Amino acid sequence: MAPLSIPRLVKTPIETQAATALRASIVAGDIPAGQRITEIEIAGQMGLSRATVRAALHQLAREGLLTLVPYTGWTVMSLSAQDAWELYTLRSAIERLAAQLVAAAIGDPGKADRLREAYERLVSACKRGHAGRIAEADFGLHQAIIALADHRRLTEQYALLEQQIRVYIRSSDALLPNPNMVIAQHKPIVAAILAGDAEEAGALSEQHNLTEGRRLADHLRAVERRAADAQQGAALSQPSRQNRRARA
Amino acid sequence: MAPLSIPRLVKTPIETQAATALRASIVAGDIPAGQRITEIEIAGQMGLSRATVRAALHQLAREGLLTLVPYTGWTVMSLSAQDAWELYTLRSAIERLAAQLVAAAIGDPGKADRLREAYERLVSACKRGHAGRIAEADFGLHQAIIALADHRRLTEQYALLEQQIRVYIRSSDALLPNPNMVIAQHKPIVAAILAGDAEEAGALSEQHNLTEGRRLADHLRAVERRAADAQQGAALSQPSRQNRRARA
DNA sequence: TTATTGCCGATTGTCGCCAATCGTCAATCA
DNA sequence: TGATTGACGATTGGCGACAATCGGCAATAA
Repeated sequence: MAPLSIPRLVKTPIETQAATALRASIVAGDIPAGQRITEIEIAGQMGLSRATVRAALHQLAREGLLTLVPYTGWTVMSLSAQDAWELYTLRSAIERLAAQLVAAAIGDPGKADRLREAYERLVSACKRGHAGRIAEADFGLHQAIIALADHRRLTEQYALLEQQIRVYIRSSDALLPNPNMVIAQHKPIVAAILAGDAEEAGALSEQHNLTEGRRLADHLRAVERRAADAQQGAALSQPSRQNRRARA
Repeated sequence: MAPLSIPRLVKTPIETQAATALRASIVAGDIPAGQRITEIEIAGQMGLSRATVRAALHQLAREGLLTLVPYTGWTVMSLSAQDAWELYTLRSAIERLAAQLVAAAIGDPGKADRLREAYERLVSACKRGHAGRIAEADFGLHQAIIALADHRRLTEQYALLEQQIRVYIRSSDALLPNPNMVIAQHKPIVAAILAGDAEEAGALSEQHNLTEGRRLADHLRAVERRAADAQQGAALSQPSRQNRRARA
């Protein structure tokens, strides 16, 4: 039979859809880091049974976005400086591999174009100067390199890290990007990949992530220290009390 | 109160225990790759409800050990040459990072000793010559390096990869290790880490995994080709039929 | 007054039931 | 005879109910 233009519709289980929706809420910051959530509450809001929501929550826990304390509750993960260090060192190692792979296979039809496109988007975003757009195009370029590596497990692993990094950036009010610096940092990486120089591409990519990560981790460490000092001062007068039931 | 010698017993949900048991069965090869399994069957064998088993199966699916076809069934993953390539390239990138981190922090108390211990175990296993023991000690050394990196996410990620690699090796009847070669490959890595040379340790570790991975992937590719040829010959006379209901 | 113990609400853990969907095979019709 | 369609068994998808466990509070006793 001739292939009519009937779309092949995807059959996504509700529990997967629930996981996707929750993930989006967390990554977007709608559900703040550290927030305590309950299965019943989510089930009620989404119009699903607890068991279904539960499966979705477990999935997000596996992705590192939630933590579950048995018989007690779920909590949206909140990231420490140590977490930031872990995220960026891992990301650096993975992107190094991706950059090497892409550089080695840059001859494949279309690959060079796709990479150039992503880079152009970043450049134009930087010229406009809108911080949010720049960050998004930045993520986009990195993601393009990952996708071009044609490596399923690497792609999945990277997606997990990226989610957590987004949460981290959102929750820590991270430093704004300097447009010119962003371009300067990414340009040589893209150039090395396009030139097919795997060694150089990998090294540059690794270095980029490590410096960026260190910068953010230092920032967060400073924030943590300030918070700890403030807490210490208030600790004697104000008894600590668990922050339960905070959502409307 | 004085800390009496009452053990702090762990409260593990049954679903986690079920996942652990199933994982062990799969990694050990008791449930062969490609095997089709059903929730009802597992639930019956373990004396649990389907919902509980289901949660465990989903966990293993997230770990990459099972695949779920909606409304149809669960299948133990079976690895292709492409999978082997993915596993070893990723492992190489992650172990490189781990080796660098450990080398940079080899001064921490106890670290050098723990590394030396793992290495000694590998050496003595090689001298005995028992293939299974050598492979186990090999995994043990790599695992020790990972653990010494003090990097939670790296450790978790590595555990996932190692599981899959074990399944792969088990299912592909991989080539036996040559005792002398095993020692020769690992000795310089350990030496570089102990010397605190992060750069060298990382490079050696990476190289070790890449060569090992290429060797195994090539082997598997050859097996695949043979299997494809054999299938082609039999395809005309023997109509393909799905292999359902195979367990006793 | 103060430390201990028992109680209670809240939340997750587990279970059995019914619905939705898949692959297969037989019944049907040109 | 051959292709299409309907029906059937098997399996996962989703749900509500009950059990286990947790944290905190109040009753109790020294």
